Amino acid sequence: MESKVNEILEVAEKMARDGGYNAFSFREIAKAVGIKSSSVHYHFPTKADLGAAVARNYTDAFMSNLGDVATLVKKNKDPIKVYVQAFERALVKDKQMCLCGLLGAEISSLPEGVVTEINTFFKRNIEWLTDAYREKGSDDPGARALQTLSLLEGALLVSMSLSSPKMFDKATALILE
Amino acid sequence: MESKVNEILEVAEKMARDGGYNAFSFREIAKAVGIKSSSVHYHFPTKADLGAAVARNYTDAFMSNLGDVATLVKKNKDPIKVYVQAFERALVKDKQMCLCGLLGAEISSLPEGVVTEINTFFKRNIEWLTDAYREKGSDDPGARALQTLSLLEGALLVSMSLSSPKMFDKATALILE
DNA sequence: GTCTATAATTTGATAGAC
DNA sequence: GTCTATCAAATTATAGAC
Repeated sequence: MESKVNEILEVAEKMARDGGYNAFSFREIAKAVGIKSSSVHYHFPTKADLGAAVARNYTDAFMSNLGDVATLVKKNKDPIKVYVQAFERALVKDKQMCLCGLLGAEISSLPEGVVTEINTFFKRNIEWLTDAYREKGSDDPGARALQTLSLLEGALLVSMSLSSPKMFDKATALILE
Repeated sequence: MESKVNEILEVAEKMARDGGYNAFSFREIAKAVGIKSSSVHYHFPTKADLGAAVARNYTDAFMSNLGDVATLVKKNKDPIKVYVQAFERALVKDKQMCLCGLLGAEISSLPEGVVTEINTFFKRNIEWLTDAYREKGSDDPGARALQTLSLLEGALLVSMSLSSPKMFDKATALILE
């Protein structure tokens, strides 16, 4: 069995990936993990604290799942292919948005601590992709990284909205050319 | 002076484009337009009604601002350039998300009537872009339309998140090649 | 169309016992 | 760490007067 903190983070992430920052509450989380809301407050004093922790947790898991660019290259795996598959998993397996994509869309209304974590997610992803494109010998790795990240976040958003996984493949096909 | 209904829709749209479906409330809207919340309910009985109306209003204004593909071509204007500029305006002038991009990210938690309107927004935009690319003689106009729409929604999301309008231009540069 | 008044529910948060 | 109890505020929504 996991620690209660991890259970809270997991449940909160699932709720947030459906409807954003206002889609998870102390009471709903507490009910889901079998404790009281005051106990959730014990672990995360304010909602901003909880929101920031959820985003940080998501980012760490996401990057750790990707693995290291250099390691992937050594194993003869295409990092870009691996990256696209990470987004495809959100759509097909989880059937949920990218947490930081959704919270990023709501950024103007979020507390400072959460904003910082969303920024970190995007910065780390742009770095990772820039490395990957540099490794491939691209002309402008930084620009390519931004294009790929944007296209994937957007394709996930559009295909989730229209409940059409096929659209995701169509929209992202040119990344894998 | 505008009608009260239009004032309500305008104010609600602005709020929703900052933080999504939960970022506007009957009371806040009422305060902003100088009436009471029960009067807002008179015009829009439920929040789902209001949300759907805001989305429909946004879509109509967005498409009407784009204009007709055939007309643009006749005026020697590149429809794709016009389309990119529509998204750039959201970022630079409004400094806000695309309403339907934001609500699309929250789609799993929204009431049915709102979902329908978000779907309409995306379908109409894909149609418009498909027309534009067909006019240009593209190989696969439908796929190109999806790519452009996704890239723009994603680029807007990412550059809003990182408060970096420059990233938007970098990410969307390849659309205009 | 707009108002007052109010109901029912949910929310984030705290005090204090165990 | 978790509980009970509670608070103040905000939310959607309705009834009925003007």
